[in-house]
Amino acid sequence: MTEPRTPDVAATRAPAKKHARDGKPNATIYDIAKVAGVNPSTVSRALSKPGRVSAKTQKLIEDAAAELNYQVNPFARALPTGRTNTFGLIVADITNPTFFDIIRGAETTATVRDYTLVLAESAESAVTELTAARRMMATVDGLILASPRMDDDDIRTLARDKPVVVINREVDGVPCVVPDVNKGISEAVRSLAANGHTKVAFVAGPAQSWMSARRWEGVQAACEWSRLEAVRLESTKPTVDGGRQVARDVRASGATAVLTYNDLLAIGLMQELQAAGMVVPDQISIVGFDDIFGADFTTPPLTTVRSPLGECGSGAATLLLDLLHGTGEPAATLRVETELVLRGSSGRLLPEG
Amino acid sequence: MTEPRTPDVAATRAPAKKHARDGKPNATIYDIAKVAGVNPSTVSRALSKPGRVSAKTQKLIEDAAAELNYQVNPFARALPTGRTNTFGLIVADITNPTFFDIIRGAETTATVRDYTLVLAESAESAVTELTAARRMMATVDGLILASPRMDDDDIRTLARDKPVVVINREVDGVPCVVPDVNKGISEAVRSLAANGHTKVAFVAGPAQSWMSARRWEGVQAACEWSRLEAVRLESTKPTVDGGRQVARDVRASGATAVLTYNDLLAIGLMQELQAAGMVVPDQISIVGFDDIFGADFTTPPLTTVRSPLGECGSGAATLLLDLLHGTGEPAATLRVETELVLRGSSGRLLPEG
DNA sequence: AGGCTTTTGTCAACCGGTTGCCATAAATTG
DNA sequence: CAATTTATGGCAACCGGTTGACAAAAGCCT
Repeated sequence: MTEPRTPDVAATRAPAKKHARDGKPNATIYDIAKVAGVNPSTVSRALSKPGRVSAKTQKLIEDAAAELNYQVNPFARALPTGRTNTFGLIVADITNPTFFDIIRGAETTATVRDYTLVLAESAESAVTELTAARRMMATVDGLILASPRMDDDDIRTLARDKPVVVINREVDGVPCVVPDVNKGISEAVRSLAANGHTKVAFVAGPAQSWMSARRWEGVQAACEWSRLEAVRLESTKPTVDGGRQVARDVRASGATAVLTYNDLLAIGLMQELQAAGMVVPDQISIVGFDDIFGADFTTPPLTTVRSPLGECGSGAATLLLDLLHGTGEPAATLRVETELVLRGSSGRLLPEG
Repeated sequence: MTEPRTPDVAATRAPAKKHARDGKPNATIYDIAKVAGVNPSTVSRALSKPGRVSAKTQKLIEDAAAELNYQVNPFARALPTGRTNTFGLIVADITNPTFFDIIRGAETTATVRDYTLVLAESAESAVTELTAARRMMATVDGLILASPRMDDDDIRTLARDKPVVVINREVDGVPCVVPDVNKGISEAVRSLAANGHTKVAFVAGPAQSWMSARRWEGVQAACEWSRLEAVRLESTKPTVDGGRQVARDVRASGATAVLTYNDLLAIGLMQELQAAGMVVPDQISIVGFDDIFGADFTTPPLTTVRSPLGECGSGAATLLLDLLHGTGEPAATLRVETELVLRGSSGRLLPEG
């Protein structure tokens, strides 16, 4: 080594910035340029515009970069370009297991494509959600909204600024990933019909939930097809507790089989019915939706219409990344299949004993 | 030709940067300066250095900012300062419910303090974890490692660069948040002793798990104090499946009460034992750790030693934020209490029938 | 009033990449 | 071999804030 980087001034300067607490400052393209004997702009091109510089210089620069252990400064890059290699995911409730797999799916896909996932929670509030979304917009390249609570119009407004993908809801003009409930529901209802049930109750979710409406429609249609009677009951909230509270109405309805908006409701409902002495599935069949973590912890384990949540998350991420790099695709809705997961909470109705 | 660059071209400019797709470009401090009739640097100070400018100018600038709907550009700020108002959280497994509440706790605290949470998963691998951590280091102000798998030394190395807080493990010289297992464990063991149990098995977690070691120590100590016999069994992995697999060993051990490294093991174990015809808790008592989501879905619901996971998450975030702003605090370990949550899976041992 | 300290605002140099424009060198063509 | 096109590298402006140095203005004191 002929010269030790920078004379003796080097020892004095460097207040304490990029190299947070100790260590040497991170290498910059200027350092590389010096080592490789070229202009910084050439370094920039070599590192980000493939083919723009000659193979010889390319190699020279890459070697220097490797030697200096160079890493781009994401902020410096983001400033002029606006690109951040980051995208946001907003979920209604981090502790709702429905979102676990969505988060994981999105995170995994992001990491593979060299993106970073930024997470925010809306606490089930439309305004919090919009605030979080707005704040994120400034720092991400795109946004995924999982089961958003805000208005269609707000979503479209956001989508005009940066690519947005919606999960579990369909919004005109915005790319969406939605489970197609029909297959799973018809399997479920056919199974119930085959087991001798004639009256089915559906416990609905939140009034503003797009998904709840779809599921109710699906249940109605499938029941009609199988010539079963379908009744709709309302729940107070889509949680275990809400499930407990709706148990009274379920018994009063006279239905022998229940489908609930989601698994949490089903679990709460089953707990309450069992506590009241009813036997599942001998006296009543219970079917949930989603197949969340823990759905098989119950006794009997919960029959449920599974949505491939992980797939939704990774599908949304893929859609988003394609949108970001892609050729300005048509932004179609991505539909993923649902299927019945038959476990112990549904089955043949036993004659009154 | 004084300046060739951009005369009237200006009208044409604005390719499509900061104002991503449409709309007006975001306001900058230069715009504010123009409106308020001051220098941009004054604007900068007014907006970030309280007290540095006169009340009069302050108001002038704030009004202009409000009028223009100004929002700082995080990248422009990060570039010279290195501060990003962001911190990272790395968890071993996003779908492991243990982390759900940790994530939520951290996210909530972050949002309240006006920070953004960036999430990454290590897929239970020490190298993936270190890679993720390194990558994050460049873009965050600090890092939280939840149940990290990497070496103490790697953690300390990271901690030399930027503030790092560790959850669920103690690392010398690094601030940590750990549940203090003793209270919960002694409650659990006392309860078992009171119910006539004399031999207790502990199903251990991963060999490298710091927490597993602490829990085994706690169980040993508590059993000694209550004059119970304690045996240790190994599990293949800390999941429901691992719990099923260890059931054989549990039966062979002759213990009438089992504590498992975590709730997932307990749930799997209970499922397997029940499938083999054993009655819980009449023939065997089962106690888990953590009180994860779903621990009360089982029949009987799981007795468990609860760790306040949400508190761990928010505590770690608070510690980190204090570290970032604070006066260079001593970085002590934060201990949070555990407690026994008595449910149905543990109780009095029935005499053999 | 003159001298001295304290406020307050301005100037200009950064932070570290990106990119349009231009000049030169190299390659292609007539 | 001159003329023209193309490949390549350099120059310098720019993204939008931050901050040290400094000067003008204002306040304070005797």
